[in-house]
Amino acid sequence: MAIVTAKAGPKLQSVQRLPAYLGILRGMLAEGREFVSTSHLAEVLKLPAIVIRKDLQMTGITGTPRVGFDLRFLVAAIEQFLGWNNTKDVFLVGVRGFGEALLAFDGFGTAGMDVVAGFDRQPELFPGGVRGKPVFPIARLGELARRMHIAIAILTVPDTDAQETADVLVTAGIRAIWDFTTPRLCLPDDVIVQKAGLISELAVLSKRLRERGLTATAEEGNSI
Amino acid sequence: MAIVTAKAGPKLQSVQRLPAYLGILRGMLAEGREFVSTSHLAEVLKLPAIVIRKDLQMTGITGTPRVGFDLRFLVAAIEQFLGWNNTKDVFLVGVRGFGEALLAFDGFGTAGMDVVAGFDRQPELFPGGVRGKPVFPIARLGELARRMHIAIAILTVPDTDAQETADVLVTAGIRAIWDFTTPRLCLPDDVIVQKAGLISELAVLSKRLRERGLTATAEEGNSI
DNA sequence: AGAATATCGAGAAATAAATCTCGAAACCAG
DNA sequence: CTGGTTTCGAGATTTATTTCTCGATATTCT
Repeated sequence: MAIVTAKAGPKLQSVQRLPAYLGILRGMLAEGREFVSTSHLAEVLKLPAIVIRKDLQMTGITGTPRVGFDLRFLVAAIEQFLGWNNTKDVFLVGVRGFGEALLAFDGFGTAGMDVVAGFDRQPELFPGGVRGKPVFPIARLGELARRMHIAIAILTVPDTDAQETADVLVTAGIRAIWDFTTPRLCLPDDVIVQKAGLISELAVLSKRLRERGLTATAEEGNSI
Repeated sequence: MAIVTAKAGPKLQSVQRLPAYLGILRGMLAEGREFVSTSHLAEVLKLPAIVIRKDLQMTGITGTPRVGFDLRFLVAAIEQFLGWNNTKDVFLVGVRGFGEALLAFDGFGTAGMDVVAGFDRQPELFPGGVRGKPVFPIARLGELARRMHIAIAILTVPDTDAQETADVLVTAGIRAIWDFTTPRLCLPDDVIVQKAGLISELAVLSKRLRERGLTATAEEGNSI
């Protein structure tokens, strides 16, 4: 049985580092700076310069020796590479718990993403919306997605509803899902599913803690 | 200049997959199942069986041919490997916005983590606490961390306060930080800093979208 | 009891990623 | 105008990770 393992594009880690570069570079641009060298970036980011240079090569931009990169071009190149140059409206499905957390998150703007509406099984529980965003019943998702030309959804429903809701999203025309549920979704190959790694990150953190012997278990007598 | 690149332990990806296994396995255990084979897990998880077998080898557990793994031992082995077998109390610093929502997130329990208190620059804004958790001034963090034997903190303050707050955490005795801010923190080597990768994941998602030509930009006339 | 089959475990091969090395190009100083 | 210095860019090397192959072992069926 040949299970396709969702080939993880080229240089996953490099792509993941780009947003950090972008943040710094945007700041420099705002300060009126015009050029930046990878060696300078390396100091600010505390990363080896060679890593940064290789990462930037990926975006196709080219610098000039002894001068560095033109900041404006560099920022534009990264933004275009990531597709963060034009804003994408997205839906968020499941507004309780972690979904609400994401509605409150204001960091999507820098990534060219705007959460425009929430959806829930019981929208009547949120008559005034959540965090300033309107909440609709999931039944209306297809209609609204078509009308608003929305192709991306953030999935934050309980694990038990994950597959069922994902199916609804796909029939509603959603082409990419940022999935915060734990089960692995079964969807057509042409739908992009990006698993959120919050719990995975916790696993790495826990493991590193254990490796250093910092068990730090909750002990007796630790009442506030 | 030799910048240490925070060596990412052995088999990062394997560690990241373990929580998914654990979720499934716990469910099977609850259903009364006693044994499970990697081939069966592979079907459920839609992953190649060889991947799962190698990942499990990491935990040190051993299965028996033709039978599979003893579910109870397997779950226990993964939990111990990740350090999720005993609950760790943690603090959350910065209770507005995303921090507030994380306080409401109930998914930490499965990872052996319990957020017991919040801290904020202006705790007086939250007299009754937030989401059932008390909120203290950051000045009291050291005292409480000592008394409650707490070594882990979740950092969800605004980016501008990130470094300063992190320094406070370290002097307060915190040894591990799950960092949701964007700047790169400068801390002693013996403090574990785990960057939350929300934005990095968005980068990967955006990149995959762009590769498939799904620009899906916000177009005119998409009012709700 | 003996053959067939499913499954594990360990080492080897293949693949991908990170890092190093060196030649070339641009600025600066004299 | 020439030599020194900084920085880029491309290929090569090293390292890490994933995937494959094969022998061993326990169950099941005849």
